[in-house]
Amino acid sequence: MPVAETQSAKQKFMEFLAQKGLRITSQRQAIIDTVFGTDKHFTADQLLEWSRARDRSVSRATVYRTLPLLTESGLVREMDFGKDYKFYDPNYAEHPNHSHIICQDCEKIVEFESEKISMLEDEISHELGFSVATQKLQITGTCEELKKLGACKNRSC
Amino acid sequence: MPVAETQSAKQKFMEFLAQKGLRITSQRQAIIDTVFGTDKHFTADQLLEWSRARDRSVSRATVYRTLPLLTESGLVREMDFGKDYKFYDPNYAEHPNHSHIICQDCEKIVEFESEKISMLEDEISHELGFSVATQKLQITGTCEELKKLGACKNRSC
DNA sequence: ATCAATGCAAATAATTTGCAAAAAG
DNA sequence: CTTTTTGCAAATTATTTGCATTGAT
Repeated sequence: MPVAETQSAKQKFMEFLAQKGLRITSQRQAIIDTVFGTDKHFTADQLLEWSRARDRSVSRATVYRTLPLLTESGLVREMDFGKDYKFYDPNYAEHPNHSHIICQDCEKIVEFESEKISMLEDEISHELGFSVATQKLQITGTCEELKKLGACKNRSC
Repeated sequence: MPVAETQSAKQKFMEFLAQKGLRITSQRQAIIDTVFGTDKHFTADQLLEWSRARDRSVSRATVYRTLPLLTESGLVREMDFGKDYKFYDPNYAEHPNHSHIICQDCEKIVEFESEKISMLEDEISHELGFSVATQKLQITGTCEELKKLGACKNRSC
């Protein structure tokens, strides 16, 4: 996670807040630093825990109130991987069109980008009378290791 | 929704139940008839309502207990369209690789299939060391009508 | 008979919200 | 000062579950 890009996403979000007349409190700062200081997917619960490591005064309510702001800004996206809780992906600032491939065995998630798929999406959407705003592609699969060894070792997937 | 195919999905699910040693009760029958008698997406709540129209004795608990069986069979897929409740799509029996495009304005959902995208997904997944099990693609967009008229009339999207 | 399946009502758990106190500008 | 933001605890809501009873085979 290059520092320059990370800071830029953070900057963008702080501008987003400013534009809405919203304040940058110490709690929000801790949450923002956490979100844009990682490239990992996280849950609301994890975000609370990690933010609290920076600022003990962050509450669950504030996390849940900040999450919609993050998604509204477009810099973070809510993801459903079939669990009871939602995941949040902070990598949309740098890679707005990336997709996910999820290992059925170890549940590890790999991100990838495909220019070709994006173009096809544009093309098909246009044929259907739409212009694309966002795309979300999730592939579920098994890794080679799983097929060969009967279980994947959490290495390649 | 061609009757032959619809019945075949229903048959498949009843075989699935039989194979697991599960019984076909009147309540399950009503739910199954409902699910495979439509090509519309539905919520748990809608499924309850529609099933009750066929058999008044269907309870919410039975609907919630049957839904996992339907998804486990692969004939119905759970979908997250960003709402608080889940949607279920009964069209995976006939079109296992279809995708969705969602109008941001009227929220109507159009389904489409793309052989080209499927092939790219296979190709990329293989490069990453995976073989594809399932795929889920959601495109969010605005329809032409929306852009021209400022609002879409719920006709083309 | 036997064991799975049901309805009911209570439980669960993630997320949301009202409110009085605290902090930002 | 004024307005937003906070933490807390209570509320909300989709979904799940325990249990005594019913029904399929």
